[in-house]
Amino acid sequence: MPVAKPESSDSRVIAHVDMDCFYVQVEQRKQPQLRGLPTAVVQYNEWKGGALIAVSYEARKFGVKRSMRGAEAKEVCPQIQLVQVPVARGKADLNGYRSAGSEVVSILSRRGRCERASIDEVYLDLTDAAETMLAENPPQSLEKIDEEALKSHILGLNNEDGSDIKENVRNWINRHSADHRDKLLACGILIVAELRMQVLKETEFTCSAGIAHNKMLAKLASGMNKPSQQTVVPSSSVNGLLNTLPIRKMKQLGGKLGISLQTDMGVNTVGDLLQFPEEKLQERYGVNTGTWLWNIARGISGEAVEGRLLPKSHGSGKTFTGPRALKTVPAVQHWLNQLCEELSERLCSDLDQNKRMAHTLTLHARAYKSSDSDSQKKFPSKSCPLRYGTAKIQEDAFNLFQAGLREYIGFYGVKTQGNHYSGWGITSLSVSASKIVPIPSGTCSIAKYFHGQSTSHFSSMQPLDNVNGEAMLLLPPGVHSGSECYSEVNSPKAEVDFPKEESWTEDTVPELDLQEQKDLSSSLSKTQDGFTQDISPSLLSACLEQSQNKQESDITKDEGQFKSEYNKERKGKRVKDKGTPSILELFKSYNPYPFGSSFSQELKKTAEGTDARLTIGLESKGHSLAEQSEVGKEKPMHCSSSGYGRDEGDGRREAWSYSIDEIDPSVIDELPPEIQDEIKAWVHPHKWRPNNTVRRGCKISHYFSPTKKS
DNA sequence: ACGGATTCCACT
DNA sequence: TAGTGGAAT
Repeated sequence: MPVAKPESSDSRVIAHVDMDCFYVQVEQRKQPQLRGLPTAVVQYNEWKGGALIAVSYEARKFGVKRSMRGAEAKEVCPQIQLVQVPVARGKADLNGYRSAGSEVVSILSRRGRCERASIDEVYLDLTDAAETMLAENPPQSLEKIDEEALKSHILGLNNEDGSDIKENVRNWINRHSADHRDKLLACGILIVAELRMQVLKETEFTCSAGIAHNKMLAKLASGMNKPSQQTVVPSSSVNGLLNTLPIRKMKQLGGKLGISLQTDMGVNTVGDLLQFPEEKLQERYGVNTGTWLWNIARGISGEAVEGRLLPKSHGSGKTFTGPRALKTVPAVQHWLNQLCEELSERLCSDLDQNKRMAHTLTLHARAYKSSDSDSQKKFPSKSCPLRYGTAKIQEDAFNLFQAGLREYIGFYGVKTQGNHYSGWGITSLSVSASKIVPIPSGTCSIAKYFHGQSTSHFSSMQPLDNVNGEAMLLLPPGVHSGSECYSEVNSPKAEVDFPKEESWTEDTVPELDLQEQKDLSSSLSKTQDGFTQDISPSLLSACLEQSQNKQESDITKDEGQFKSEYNKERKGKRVKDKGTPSILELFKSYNPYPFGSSFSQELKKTAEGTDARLTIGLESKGHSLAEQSEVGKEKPMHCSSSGYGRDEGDGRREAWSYSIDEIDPSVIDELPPEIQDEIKAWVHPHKWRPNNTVRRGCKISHYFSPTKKS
């Protein structure tokens, strides 16, 4: 549900950039002879010519629409060029579009904070760039203004007949009488025009953009003049724009909420909302949504542009419509294997290119039950800790499926051991990987990473007898062997029967020293289902070695991808740990350290400088922390949300930053002073939060106050 | 018999 | 937490 983010006198410069019929452009770049022709991208050609998922503007002129079948498109536009989405493993393969999207993001992120909103859309916060330009190089001082900027559409700028539109635009941009906010937008126009030209030059893709004082308005504007144009919303034109705007056109109101607004409240345009007092809206839709509605009616939206260039999850799915529904367990297993293969491959690339690992595997399915009354019943989604390696993902996903299936058919159906039709059919399957966090580098993050993510590392950190035996077993195939990350295939195909519960619980738990078990078993890794995360440090090292070999030269480049990545804090939660193993021990155990140049140097420096103090006893530290935590619940969370932070604003480089509220204060206190300072500097001083969310402000200052932990 | 395939978010 | 539901492209 939408959530209000209050703002007051919002003088940000926000742009929303939207690629024009992106998939079509990607295909046209591959096949330049298609340029300028009516073209559509279609998937699954077998049935009625497949479904259209992207339509070029030339084709739209003929009335070709998305959600048409290929055959229909041919009827209204016989010349239309239909290009199929690439297929891999029997399913649509969108990787080409994903990487094309990344090309664009890497260009658009040059001038300010950039948020990848979807595969073909980004938001930019250009406030700083605009302020700088205004101070150093204001539009008025420019003798020449980009042709592209002059083609901008400025809402509310009346073009009298006979007047030269571009001249009007030029005048608006150069206007001396403009207030500060309009001048900022004028700078935004120039910056965005330049960015769009760079995108075109470097990728051959055109895009459209909206420029305004907040995300909502920028998004609205980007869609107003397409393709390959940009639209500006000066604040003086906001009311006029929203007054007559159909309510359903607003982002978030295209669904049930919008319908309810229309039918229950008689609200047909955003302007209609103005007559309702905030309390009334809250009454009807709850405080958050109510306030949000009240705000958007006035063009107010305080949502920040998150600095996030990479997706937060990866998924691979497929639907099996009608007669193609999957009716046997082996059929499901086959497709799950395909989906998991793709997912694993993408996780591997992500690890490789972005140094991130996912921590949760989720299976979604849709099913029907012909027999029973409650054929409406939803197939439950299930998740578990994600283990790297294709075979492991396949195995886990299959187990998740069977767990879901048992619930879905509700016992008794268990008789039909697998291959027989038992009245159910799977109409869609998907696997996804989420909770993707950067692989930590630097001091406490390492320790925290291991501590939070793995039980097995404790055993492998112990006397050597454990290391070889266990850690090797835990290595996903294809990882420790270096480069064959992608070659991993096939899970055992035999097990079609419902597995006995135990098969994926107890026996996957690595053995722990008794003392360690006592210390940790309650708090680490073991989930309700008895799943165990078995990423060991050796696994981590192996993965990194492998990726480093491949990507060594790319490390610095890749770091750029991480500006501000994962600076988003986890709401109101704070990590509680039971203790932090010595970083030095980790160092000793994993040598040579597999990180790339800058990391390891930083790390070594830190380690040397803090020799004694870094040896933090598990017990004592655990205690002091336990006492400290306000909430009694001893449930350490996974260490999540750390990231490279080359902060756009201050130009800091190659630093890993934790989300503020996840930094374990006692660990920070153990660090050398200069590191402490750096971490404190990572605290982003001001960030607007929704009025409903309890903020961390006081907590943080508490954490960083001079309280002594030891 | 759902336009798919994704991704993200908020709520519980 | 894990799981559900809604929304958007």
